[in-house]
Amino acid sequence: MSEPRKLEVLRAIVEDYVHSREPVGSKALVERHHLGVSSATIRNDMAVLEEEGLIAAPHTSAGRIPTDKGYRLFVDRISQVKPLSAAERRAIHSLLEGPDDIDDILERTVRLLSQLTNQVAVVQYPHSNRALVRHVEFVLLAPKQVLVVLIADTGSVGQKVIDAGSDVGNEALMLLRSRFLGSIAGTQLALLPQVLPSVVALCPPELRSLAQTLAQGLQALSDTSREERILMAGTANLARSNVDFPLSIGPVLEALEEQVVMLRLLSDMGDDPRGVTVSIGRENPYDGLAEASVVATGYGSGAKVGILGPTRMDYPTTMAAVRAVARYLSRILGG
Amino acid sequence: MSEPRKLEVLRAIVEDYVHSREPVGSKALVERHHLGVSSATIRNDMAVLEEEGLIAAPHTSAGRIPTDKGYRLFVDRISQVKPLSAAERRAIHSLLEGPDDIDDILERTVRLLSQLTNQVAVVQYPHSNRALVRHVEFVLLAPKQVLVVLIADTGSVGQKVIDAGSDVGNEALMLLRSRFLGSIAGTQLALLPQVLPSVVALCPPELRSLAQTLAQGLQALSDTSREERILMAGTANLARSNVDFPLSIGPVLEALEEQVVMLRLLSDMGDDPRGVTVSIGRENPYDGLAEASVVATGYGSGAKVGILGPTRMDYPTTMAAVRAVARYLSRILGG
DNA sequence: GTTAGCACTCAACATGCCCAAGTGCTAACA
DNA sequence: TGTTAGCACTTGGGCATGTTGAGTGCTAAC
Repeated sequence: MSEPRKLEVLRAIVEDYVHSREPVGSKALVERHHLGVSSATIRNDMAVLEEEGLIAAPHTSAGRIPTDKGYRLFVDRISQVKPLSAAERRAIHSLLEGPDDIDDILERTVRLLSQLTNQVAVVQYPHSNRALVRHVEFVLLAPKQVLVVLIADTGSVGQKVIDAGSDVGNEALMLLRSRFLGSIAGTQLALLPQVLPSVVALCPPELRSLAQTLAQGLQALSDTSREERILMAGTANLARSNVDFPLSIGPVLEALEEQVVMLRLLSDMGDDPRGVTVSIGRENPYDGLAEASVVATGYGSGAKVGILGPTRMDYPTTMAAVRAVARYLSRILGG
Repeated sequence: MSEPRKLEVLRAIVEDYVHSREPVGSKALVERHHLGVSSATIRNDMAVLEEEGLIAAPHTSAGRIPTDKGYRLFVDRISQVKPLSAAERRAIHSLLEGPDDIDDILERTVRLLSQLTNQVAVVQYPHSNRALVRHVEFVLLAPKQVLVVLIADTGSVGQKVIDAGSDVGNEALMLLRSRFLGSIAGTQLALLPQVLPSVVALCPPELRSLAQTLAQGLQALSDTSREERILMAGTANLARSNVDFPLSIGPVLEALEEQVVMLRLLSDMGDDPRGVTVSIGRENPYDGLAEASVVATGYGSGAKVGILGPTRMDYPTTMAAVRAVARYLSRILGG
């Protein structure tokens, strides 16, 4: 049998199965796709595909469904990115409008992406490695409680309440603020751990201990902004898309709730610079996602956006949406 | 038939049904609860209960299940709050430890509550009506972009990027900052809309326009902190608790994703000062929650904590957990 | 390499049957 | 008057059985 037709058959199977959610047989295949050969020939091809582990039959006399490996081949070699519709394009464009607040933008991004793809959308907060310290603020909340605020030039604001061991004077706090600010304004967040100790060392001895505590707070904040958070939307899509095909939704929800899991998942996916990366079924490092796929890509300076859905998803369209959204996101944040 | 026994029967039905998830019949009832009468008598009682709309039979020859109205009566008049186990008490206690950061606390609270109840836990950010302005910061991000930060004495930090029409000088910004700070420090957030215009009016004419823009930003922030957000955890419990009883989980997830819906839901629940409030099934204003109940109560200065789960839930235990968590939360935030 | 034909397999559906659980009612009882 | 025993009746669920149709794999011919 010819290699091109084999791939064509696999492609047809994947597309039909994604569409109908039912195992697809040889006869139906020749009817819906003009393959130019008879069902018997297709049957032979399918036998080969099955031997190669690209498709499988749920039971003896049913049609075939793609395996993880089959989807993989489909994604890697067969599928072509489907262009977005005008409406979708417009929807993404409108992301450009509105306030530049980063939380707002990300919020709207996940919503949009989940609507475009009908899947669960996930976005990682942008990396702030290159972010610079713009401002530092210490605010006395209670005699022994200080609110430490760290503002980066990206507009991201970190905050943390710290517990000074003993009473803190407002004047001392102001003094330390200007010291810190003077020393670290303009510094990269990532460099704070190296810079802060010397600032502390230069403080008057009686303030040394407080300065130390504050420095720890600041450092924790710079960690926090790097310890990326994620935002998601569209979990209801999970229930909808699985109404007649019970992917066990529980484990997936669990994974989604564990930010750590999602973060690892996203960052484990190599950042294919050409386009989006796809992780299919059991390729996922997390067991609960054995029947799910993740389609993601990087944006801005390396953070990820993507979606999570059942293995049986419309990859071309989904990949197109993810890629388009990521591009716009990069553009907005880059400007 | 005696009124007390009738209630006793209803109570037994509710408890058995919650436990077994199966319609409960007269015979099983007398076996598992020593009611002192025969099944025939129970049958008579059940007929009465059904007539009153407190229980219903899914089909002719099955046991009875409680109706929304039945649950309501159960909650209002029958159930007694179950004391928490030592382990649970300990778990809540450990909430007291750790950093005082409000985000952290709320985060841990929802997690704990969802674990205690095996339901979806929801917590509303504390009301900041009485919060006072502690600090104001304007940070120049780009020539025309200003980050406005508003810090309240509660430790809550609001931020927003605003777009000044034209280039902004850093000195002007600093000047305005001290003006604003001097005028509104210590003011209630809620009063900002009344105070801000006069501050703007007192600014030098050439800064008037910028001041106006900044004032709008501040005001929006004070609104934002009042426009309450919610935090939730345990959505995976939805899937788990409904594994054999398919409450359609989709609409519930949708409701949970719509913060607006959840906020309305929570605030619509009158704040019963004696304890927790329960909203059962179709009592909920949102259609998607027709098979769900919400158990919530206020904490601190009026914000809500609670859980959402299937109508068929263990109300006594759940109510106890919600109440206990709310109390501890009040204590932490109050201190 | 492709195709037609055919025997075979098996899930899904349908049918009929029985059983257990549960009800409602009636008549007797305390 | 409230409670109870007894009984006829209903009905969903389980089970065994039969039927159907989609789909396969194989073989022989083209």
